[in-house]
Amino acid sequence: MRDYYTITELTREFDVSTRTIRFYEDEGLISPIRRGRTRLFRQSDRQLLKNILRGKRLGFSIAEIREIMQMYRSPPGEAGQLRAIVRRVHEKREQLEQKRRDIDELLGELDSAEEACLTRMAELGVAPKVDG
Amino acid sequence: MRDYYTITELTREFDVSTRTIRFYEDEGLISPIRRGRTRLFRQSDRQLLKNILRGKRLGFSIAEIREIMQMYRSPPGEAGQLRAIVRRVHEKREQLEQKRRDIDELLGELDSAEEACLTRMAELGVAPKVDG
DNA sequence: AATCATTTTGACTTTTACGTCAATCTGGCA
DNA sequence: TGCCAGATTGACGTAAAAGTCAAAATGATT
Repeated sequence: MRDYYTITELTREFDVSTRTIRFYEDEGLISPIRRGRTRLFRQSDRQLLKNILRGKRLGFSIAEIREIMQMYRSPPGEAGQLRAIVRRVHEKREQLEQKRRDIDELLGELDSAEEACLTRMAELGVAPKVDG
Repeated sequence: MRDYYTITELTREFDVSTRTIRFYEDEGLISPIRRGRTRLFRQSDRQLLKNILRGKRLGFSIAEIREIMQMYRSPPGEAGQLRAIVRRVHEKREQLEQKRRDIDELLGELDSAEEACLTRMAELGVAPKVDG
């Protein structure tokens, strides 16, 4: 476990550009500390970046990712706000469950597509690719 | 089962704009037939639209959606092309499985977030919301 | 201390996926 | 046949999410 990461270390680890990371900082999603001017990313910053990229893979916008990340923050003291968070958690959960259904459907169709290809290859007397 | 749908019927059913549907047509993802100038959408067109929107929900770009839809087409006759499709099916499958892991992780974190809220509410003596 | 590679900042540009608006064109019906 | 709601086309506009480039600052190294 390292203490700090430089920006380029993170760009290499996660295959994103420095511009992207700085953009997320501008958007308030990460707040690396500074030594002089240079950014130093702590474990927590690295983890946040990881979470952001996960959100991106799932097709969430920056605004949505920001909203999700706010749910993780330590719960506020006001009842209305707490209830609001719980409500948003439920909404996100539904969205995620929809996405999961979408994935399962799509996976099923990919299976069919592959099978059709393999069938066609068999008809042509073509050997299917073996890995290795 | 209807024979044809008008564009506005589809905009209502799927909550998208006519502009969006026309955009997908421009991109070659749908090809409704025409009566004069007006578009008529068959069941198959409606199904394609459904698939496109599913892809969007999963965060795929138009280009990716186009690629996915090409995998569904009736398999070509050339061995190299067949193998290429099979390869791309595998790639997509991996992406989808990654997304599924992402979803499961995120769902887990949402559970924690909700629990933290409920705990906090209990501390405050606030009644959790009951549906109904 | 000079140099060289990084980093930062700021500004401008680009791509994607549509939104918006105006003008034209129908198809159906009173 | 005249009208009108709905559809089409084309052009331009825009928000999001970065990409790109230049200039200045910094840090490490010889």
